[in-house]
Amino acid sequence: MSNNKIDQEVDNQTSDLVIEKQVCFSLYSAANAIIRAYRPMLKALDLTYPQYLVMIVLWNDDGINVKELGHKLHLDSGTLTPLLKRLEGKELLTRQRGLEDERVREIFLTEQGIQLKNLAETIPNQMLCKSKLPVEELLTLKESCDKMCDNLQDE
Amino acid sequence: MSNNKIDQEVDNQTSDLVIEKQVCFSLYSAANAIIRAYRPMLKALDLTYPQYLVMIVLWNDDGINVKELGHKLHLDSGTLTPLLKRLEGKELLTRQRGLEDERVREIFLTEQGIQLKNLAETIPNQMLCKSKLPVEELLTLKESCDKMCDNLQDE
DNA sequence: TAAAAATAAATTGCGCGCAACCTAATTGCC
DNA sequence: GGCAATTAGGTTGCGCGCAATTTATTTTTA
Repeated sequence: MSNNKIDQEVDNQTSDLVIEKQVCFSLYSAANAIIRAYRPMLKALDLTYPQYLVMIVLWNDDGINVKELGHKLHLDSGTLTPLLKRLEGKELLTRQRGLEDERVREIFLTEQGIQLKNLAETIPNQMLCKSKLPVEELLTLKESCDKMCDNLQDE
Repeated sequence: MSNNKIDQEVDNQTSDLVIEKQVCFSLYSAANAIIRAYRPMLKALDLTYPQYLVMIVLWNDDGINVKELGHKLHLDSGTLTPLLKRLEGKELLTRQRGLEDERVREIFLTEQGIQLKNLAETIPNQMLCKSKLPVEELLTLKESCDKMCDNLQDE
């Protein structure tokens, strides 16, 4: 009789390389699940989740430029430029060169872009229901995610 | 004098469509930050983060098939098939047809794939340090993410 | 047992994320 | 003023994630 089984068990207790133990994997899977859950709701607005995030920023900060937008969403121009072009193609926004600094692109909502907010108002609450988690737990979760994000940033 | 400022502030208190309030955005950003943080560590193993996840599963469950792997990682064949082909190209694994059921693909580590685990052993602890969060908080975070994932799943 | 249904994996196509690189405009410094 | 350094944004290329569809195999059922 070999003692492989026992050796393996001992090994698994020692090693952290087990998928079920990985906090990062849980976070990664939850993020994927969230984007998946948003999809049917956002289909009505013809938006992807990252596009929806951009629209949220613009609804509160119309005229923001690409750098500031990237800072708020933790995304770079390699992601944002094509995404913004797609939203421009849907006529939700326009991308205008800064008057005082020609390097800057300022993003302005069109009337259609402004109006889309009406269709989006119910989404946060729908998502809250889908998560089936108490608000208090969600706030704690958010705090930890924000800290994680900040801590991984400055290296 | 217009009362635009006041109107806006009242509006923002009412509406949840503000990026800073969005739990989902925090989770999404944290997940992106995590993958970004893994990248320099995984470069030494010539793996992406999703490839690393597949390897972790295989190190503990060699011979697993695509369906079971997809179930563990919450990913489908559209993601896994090309990813597994890339790992096969790196000669870390082989993809063999099941003997009793020809539809099934069973994934087996090569000697090289098995040996790669040695280089990976230090990664979980490195990541723990980078996060700068107490283990207790990380465990709570993981619990919430797992619940979120489960709750969004069954709809 | 032959046709229908179910199942496992593969394929196609699109939109991210991001590294690496490039371009154009602005700022700093002598 | 002129040239180097910096800055903002754009481009290219690759690897996911996933919806939608297809192919091949197995199971069910009439």
